[in-house]
Amino acid sequence: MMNRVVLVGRLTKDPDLRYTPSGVAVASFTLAVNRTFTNQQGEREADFINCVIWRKPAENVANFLKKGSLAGVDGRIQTRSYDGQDGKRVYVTEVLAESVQFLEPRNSSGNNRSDNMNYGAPREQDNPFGGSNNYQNQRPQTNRNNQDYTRVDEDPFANSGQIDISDDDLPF
Amino acid sequence: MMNRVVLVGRLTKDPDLRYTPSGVAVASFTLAVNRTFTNQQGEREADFINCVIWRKPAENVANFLKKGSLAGVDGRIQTRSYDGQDGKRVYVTEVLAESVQFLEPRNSSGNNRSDNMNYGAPREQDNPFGGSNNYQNQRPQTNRNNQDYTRVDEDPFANSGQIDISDDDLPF
Amino acid sequence: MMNRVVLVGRLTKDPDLRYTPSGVAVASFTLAVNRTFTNQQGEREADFINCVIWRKPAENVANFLKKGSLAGVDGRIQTRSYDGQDGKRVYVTEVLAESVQFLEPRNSSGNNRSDNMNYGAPREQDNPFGGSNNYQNQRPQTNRNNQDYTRVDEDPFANSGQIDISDDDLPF
Amino acid sequence: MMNRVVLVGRLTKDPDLRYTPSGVAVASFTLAVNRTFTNQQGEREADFINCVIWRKPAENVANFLKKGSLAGVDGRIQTRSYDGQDGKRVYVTEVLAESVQFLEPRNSSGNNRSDNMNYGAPREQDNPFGGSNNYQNQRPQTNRNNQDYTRVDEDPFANSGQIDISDDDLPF
DNA sequence: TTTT
DNA sequence: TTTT
Repeated sequence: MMNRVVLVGRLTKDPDLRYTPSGVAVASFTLAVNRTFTNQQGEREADFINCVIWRKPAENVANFLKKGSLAGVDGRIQTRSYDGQDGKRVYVTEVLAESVQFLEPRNSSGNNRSDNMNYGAPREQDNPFGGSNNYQNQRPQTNRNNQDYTRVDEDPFANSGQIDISDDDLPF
Repeated sequence: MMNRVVLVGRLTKDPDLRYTPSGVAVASFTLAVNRTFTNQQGEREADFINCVIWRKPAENVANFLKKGSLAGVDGRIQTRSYDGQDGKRVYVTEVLAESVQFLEPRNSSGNNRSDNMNYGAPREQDNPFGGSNNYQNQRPQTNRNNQDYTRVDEDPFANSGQIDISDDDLPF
Repeated sequence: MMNRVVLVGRLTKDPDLRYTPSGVAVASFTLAVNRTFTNQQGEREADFINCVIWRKPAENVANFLKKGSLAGVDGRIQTRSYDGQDGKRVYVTEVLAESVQFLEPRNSSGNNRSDNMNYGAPREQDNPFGGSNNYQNQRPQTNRNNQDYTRVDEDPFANSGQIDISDDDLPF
Repeated sequence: MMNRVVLVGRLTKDPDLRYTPSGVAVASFTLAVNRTFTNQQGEREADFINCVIWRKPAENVANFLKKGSLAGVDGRIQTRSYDGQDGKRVYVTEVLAESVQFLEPRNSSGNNRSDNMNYGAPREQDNPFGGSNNYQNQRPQTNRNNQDYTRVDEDPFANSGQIDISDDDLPF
């Protein structure tokens, strides 16, 4: 009925970009969000929050954010489950990002483009059914590290504990 | 750096109230938040989001909310980990509620008191060090179902998969 | 760069539905949001927050909410200005609702349809350019009070202090 | 009942720090929050959102933020009214910040201290009744521009259109 | 399994 | 009355 999350933190690693069998892009990344208070031992801790973003913004995230980047996320909490390798059900709570905001100053790391662009915003590209956007088998033009992105039928999310990603996981 | 969550949904069960060894109250509950869109099969799904709240508001939650209650939560996402019974580390993502809003109409279920009271708000009772409030070993005056609340040294969170709760888990 | 608002409160009046010259629906309403704390005199006060919503959700709001309805709003803060009748510029801060959640129990007032429907959600109807939706000159099928809705060239927002509304006010 | 705002944007001017007659600090500032979409003319616009923060965090804001600083605000919307100089009531909608996050990189402007400190967080200093904090007549130790801060009985908010600020305006 |  |  209402479900809203806003985060600002730093990526713990480079984002991970995958494609579903039908060619839809998904990026996943973890945000380290430092707490504003200290624990009983006087240490400042952080929450490590897993985030997922789909379609064009996923490719923007993969192209413009990297380990250590300061980013803002606006989205919602999503829970899902899948069968773990040991046979029992694994429950996941993560943030489905609807937009990701790049908060690094423009000249901070050199390989980033314009400042403060919002990666989920233009409503029509965000819309799965809108316009003429077809992400099927599409490859990003710009690619930070030139790797060949894994397609999901070639074992996506292998190292993130999720065995299989399908088009059924699409948020809308 | 920034971490904010707002949810409105219904409790999937009665809230679960525990006490730490030093007597601090903790309530946990799960909110079912219906999605506003349907999946590929045209079904409306829900996210099941685990929430935790501490101190006096925890007791209010235990006393005034029950399975099916419509409630709003304002808080933040918290991640933590503990050693599972099988020896490997379990990672948990949940919402630390800072305030819980009761959204049921006053006359809906009969045993609820005033409408729309906010359970975390009065800052001074919320403050662990503030004023003369001492929740240590305190028992709620009103008690919906008159059970004798488990103290944590008597196996708290036993059925929720967490073996041990300590005062170190206090959010501030 | 980031701008997110979540509110739950009650409508102070029936919502006000207008149409731009090109036929786009706009509803405006005020939410009374009770504060969770009391002032120096021990009184509980409220904030009265003006909200605006466009297109199909505007018509849903007009059809399903009325004075006193409990509603949730997810949106963003918008500022705008116009020339007042006394010649000087008037500055307005209001909430642009992206979705409105009806939180009244289903049987509470009789003339409401299903419970907890979300009025802004289905992304494709929300999209101004999406699909085959054309709201131009469209009239709501269901109409709570059967009035003939004012079109904006017939002096819309006359009683709300804004002299003129145009298609330029569309949020996207 | 629920009222939550999260913003990230840039200060349009240096923050304005005042004191109530009883010595409580208040800072006000405007955040320019760029929209993520463009208007009909293809221009990217911004919302200019007035924010207010009280007590110790107000002094931190005054000391560490200035025109152009990137900042995050977590708070709520507040409405209030006062009698304008022309005799008629003026209605104000603004954001009451509960915490302000400094998002500028540490070495960006030279005169800022540590990175990403949160200015409203430590709950006990935030609490008006908590601990031994007494802001009465207190002057900030660090002062960016060494001006002598106006006290409110010496015409505070004179240039912001509000004639008088009193301790009754304290949010809690 | 974590970021500055 | 607006910021990068």
